[in-house]
Order: sequence, then structure tokens, then C-alpha cells
Amino acid sequence: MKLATWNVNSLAVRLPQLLEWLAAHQPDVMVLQETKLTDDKFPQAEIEAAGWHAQWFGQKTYNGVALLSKSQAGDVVRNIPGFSDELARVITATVDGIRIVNAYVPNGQAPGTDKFEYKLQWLRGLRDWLVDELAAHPKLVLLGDFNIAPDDRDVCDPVAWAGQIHCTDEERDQLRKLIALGLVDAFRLFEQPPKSWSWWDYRNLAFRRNQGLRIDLILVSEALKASVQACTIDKAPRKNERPSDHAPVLLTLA
DNA sequence: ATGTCACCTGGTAGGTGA
Repeated sequence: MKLATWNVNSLAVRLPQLLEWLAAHQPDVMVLQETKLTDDKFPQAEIEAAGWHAQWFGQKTYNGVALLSKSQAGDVVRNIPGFSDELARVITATVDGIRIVNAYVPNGQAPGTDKFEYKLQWLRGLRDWLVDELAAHPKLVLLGDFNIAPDDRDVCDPVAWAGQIHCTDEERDQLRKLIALGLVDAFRLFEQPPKSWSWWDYRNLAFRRNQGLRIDLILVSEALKASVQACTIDKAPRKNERPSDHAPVLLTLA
């Protein structure tokens, strides 16, 4: 079983690239962030014609998430139950017996801002809800754009990024607390090339210089850990003429 | 080099968010 996550930074712009990627990789589950589409604009017909069911949850201009699956998805939940949020950031569903939680974690802008506090509160809300969700669904995958680089291996220049957004102790502490619920960062179950990133800034020729961060993560529950066969980042779509700033991350489960 | 991209409002550019 193949699962994947990709922050597409506008599905309206990236739909052709998504369809190309789906055709090439045939994931059983594909989750998307930053669709930036209201629900009436979601390209349901194109995605279903390609062979995937779709669930989506969007809003105007910003955010927006979707969950595509070869099998029909069930028990769909939008956003975080028990945490009031005006933004469309989470969609959850069960596919082939696995609970899939697709999260677009707030960016947080910069430490000390209101957006940073919102990010921390949001992560607390996610954790509180996941306690119950994991109890109800031991086979669970939490994946998406976390906007947090777990540790210095995940940062192109740890000195320059120290204390900056995506790399603060507060954010990393929240991520550790999520993982402490009984999750594991699937990417680090395997030997990986050094300087593996999932996001490169559009500015400063960052991709050409391979200056990025690994902030797109796939966390699997303990019940699934033994089934994980591979976890990789596919840089190829970042080389497209008009790329997303993020690359897809893939997980293979037995 | 705060050097790009996407989307909005309200235009034929400026603001916001990432």
C-alpha cells in the first residue's frame, strides 16, 4: 500500500502536475495541502476520471486540504473535533482499515507573533484530539505539512535557522509531544541521503542550491511501524517548470 | 539581496501569506 502527501500550493495551478504524479506513482492514498479552493471549485471530475475517490475541505484563497483514495474513504471528519478553527486545515478518513489524518499545520510566521501562538495552540488541540483518535483507531497515519523541522538533520543551515520559524524549541517540543502519543517519523526508520528536504523557498535559488527544510512528515502509529517498508521524498516535481515549493513524500506499507 | 509565487482587491499596481 502506497500513501503520499504533497503541499501543492494551489491545486488550480498544480492539477496537471498532480494528475501526472498520480498516474506515475499510483498511490492508494494521496493527501494534499494548500489546495486554496472553495469546495465548489474542487476538481472532483478530473480526479475521479483518473481513478481516485476524493474528499475535500477548502476555503477561499488560503489553506484547504484533500484526501484522495483508490478505495472509498469512510468516516470523514473535517478539522479537529473539540478545537474551534476558522481555517480549513485537516481532513481525516478511514481507508482500507487505516485512519488517515491529513494535516496542514499553521505556518506560524515568526516567534512572538499571534500566528505563532495560534500554531502552538493548534498543535495542542491536535494532540488532545489524537489521544482519542489513536485509542479508537490504533492503525493511524498522521501526515502532511507540519511546518516544523524535527531536528537539525532536517535543516540546511541549522545555525542560520536556529530559533527561526519551523525550528524553534516550542514547535519542536509540540512535535515531540505528538510523537510521544505513540507515533514514529517514518522517514527516519531508514538510512536517508544527507540534506534531504521536502521544501525549498522559491526565493534565493534555494532549490538549485539545495537549501531547504524537511517539514513534510509521515508519522505512523506503533501498530503500523512494523509494516513500513519505505519512506522517500520525490524531488522530481520540484524540477517542473512551474513547481510547488514542496515535494511529495511517499510511504510504502506492507 | 526580503532575490518568488499565488491570490485577493480593485486594477492595469499593491497587500497578504507562505
